[in-house]
Amino acid sequence: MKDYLKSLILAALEKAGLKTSVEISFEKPKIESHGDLSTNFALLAAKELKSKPRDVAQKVVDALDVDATLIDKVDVAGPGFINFRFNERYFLSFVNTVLAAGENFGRSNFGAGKKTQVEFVSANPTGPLTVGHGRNAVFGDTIANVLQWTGHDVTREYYFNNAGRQMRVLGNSVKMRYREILGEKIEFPDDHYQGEYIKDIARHLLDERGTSLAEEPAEGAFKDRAEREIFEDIKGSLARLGIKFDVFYNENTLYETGKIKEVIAALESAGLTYDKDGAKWFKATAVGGEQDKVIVKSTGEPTYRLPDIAYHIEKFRRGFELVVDIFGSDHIATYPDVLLALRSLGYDTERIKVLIHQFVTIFQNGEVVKMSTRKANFITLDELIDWVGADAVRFFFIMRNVGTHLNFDIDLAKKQSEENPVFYLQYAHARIASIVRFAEDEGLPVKEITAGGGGKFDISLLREKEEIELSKTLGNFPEVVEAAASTFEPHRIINYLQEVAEAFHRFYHLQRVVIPERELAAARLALCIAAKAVLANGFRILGISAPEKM
RNA sequence: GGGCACGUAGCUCAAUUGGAUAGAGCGUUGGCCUCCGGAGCCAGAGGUUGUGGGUUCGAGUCCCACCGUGCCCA
Repeated sequence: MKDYLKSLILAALEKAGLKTSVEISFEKPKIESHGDLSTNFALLAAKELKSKPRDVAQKVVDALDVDATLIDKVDVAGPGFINFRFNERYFLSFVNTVLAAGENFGRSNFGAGKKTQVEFVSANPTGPLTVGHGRNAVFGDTIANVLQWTGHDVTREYYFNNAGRQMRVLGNSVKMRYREILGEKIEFPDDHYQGEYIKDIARHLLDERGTSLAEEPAEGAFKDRAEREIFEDIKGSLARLGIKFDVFYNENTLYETGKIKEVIAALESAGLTYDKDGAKWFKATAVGGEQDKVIVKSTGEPTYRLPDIAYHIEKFRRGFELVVDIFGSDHIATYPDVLLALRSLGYDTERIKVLIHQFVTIFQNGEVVKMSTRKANFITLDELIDWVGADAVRFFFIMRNVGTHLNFDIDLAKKQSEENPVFYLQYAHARIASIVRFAEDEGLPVKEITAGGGGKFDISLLREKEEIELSKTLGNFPEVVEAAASTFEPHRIINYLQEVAEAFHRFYHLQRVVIPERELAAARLALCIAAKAVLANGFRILGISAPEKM
């Protein structure tokens, strides 16, 4: 439609003898009386054409040659907007489009098969996933879904590190609990992992291996067992939310295959390193950075930057054309160095999209719960799912823009689980399902319409305002999905589905579907089935269920 | 102290990337079930978009300063 209007306007400009370099774009006006699509190009071109915006707009409109079967009205409004109002038939045609595409309505080839990696969660296996990880997990998975729907070839990847100090402390924590169970009096250190899950792991070891491990090194059986068990736990939590990864990438690989050394060598040969105070530095200031950064400490241990750089080089080497990294705001300061190093080594960092989400603040009993994995003072993702259900967890985390600080009131979430916003959408779906069942009992051609229409209804019988509004809303779905993909903002889909549900409920209250007039009933049924399909497709992207009954 | 984000209705958040009269849910006030699901619908109240400047036809959105919150670094 936009392309069509653009060609109309270009033709009109030529006819009117006007020339402008302004790009013609359209948007949907917020206010209904302003039409269905609007362009502001006359406002932008006025200066160049040395005349008033309204005059430019009027000249173009006068020269416009519109197709009356598509467009009802064109007018100049406000400071110089040109507003187009479409024909009702155009809006109603969406019902056929939706039914024909069915489960695929909303998919597009926007991504053109681009090989894409979404890296998210990436929590080290030191403890169960917390509510904070939940936001990352749900957001990442939904981004991946949206990108798949828009034609990207997506790999979901989880990056983890099972070496290093954190993991040594983890192994030792388990060992101390193990010995404690054996009757030894243990002074458990403050900087060790305090959680109850550590004791569970120790008990499991005791059950399976007996008391023989008391003299084993913490980094052996204890660490291994802890890592394995915690990873299983993490995967289980993710599975409850419907999240599955294609690749788990171990940081160790980067050391074992010499990738870390290669990065150092590459930076050295680019003249971007120097030694100072026994450490090796990256000369970030030479390539536009604020200050130089240590990449290898005086102890010989690399800082986090080095493996991060190596990992991203690997991502490029593996052929990803788009790399999406999803981090919490605690990583906000670290990625610019990594991007800078990559750029200075000749990699195209435009392909890397770093998405930062703000933290989740948990309220319980009206107070902020400070969370720390080590102190075990946290609410796990599993607990949250137990309380409010997987659908509500996913919905809550996607509902709001990730840039905002998110307050999650546990008591409220529990209490409101019956009147949660997610139910409003699911209710609309279940309600349509119920109507469809009823219509089938009444002998209406449900199967044929669901299968794509098959000439079983005449959409032009729909004349009511609510019917046209609903159909119009349904037609917007593909561009909403595309917008969610191009901005990496899946919450747009929720806002949109809210509109669909609203439009449906309003239609439902004013127009009865299953009525004696079979022809009109069939047309309304088609509208309902199309609405159900759009809701279901939206739910699939969001990863929430589409209930037939509630 | 420095860096990065965020401040919108009582609360949780939107706002088509600079557009016309800032919108939803929860809560609140008042209506609506002889009929396909009332977990719904309709109407009302609720705002100086943290504050003050600037950019332009036009600012919640962009720039600067300040205040507040969060995260990171020292």
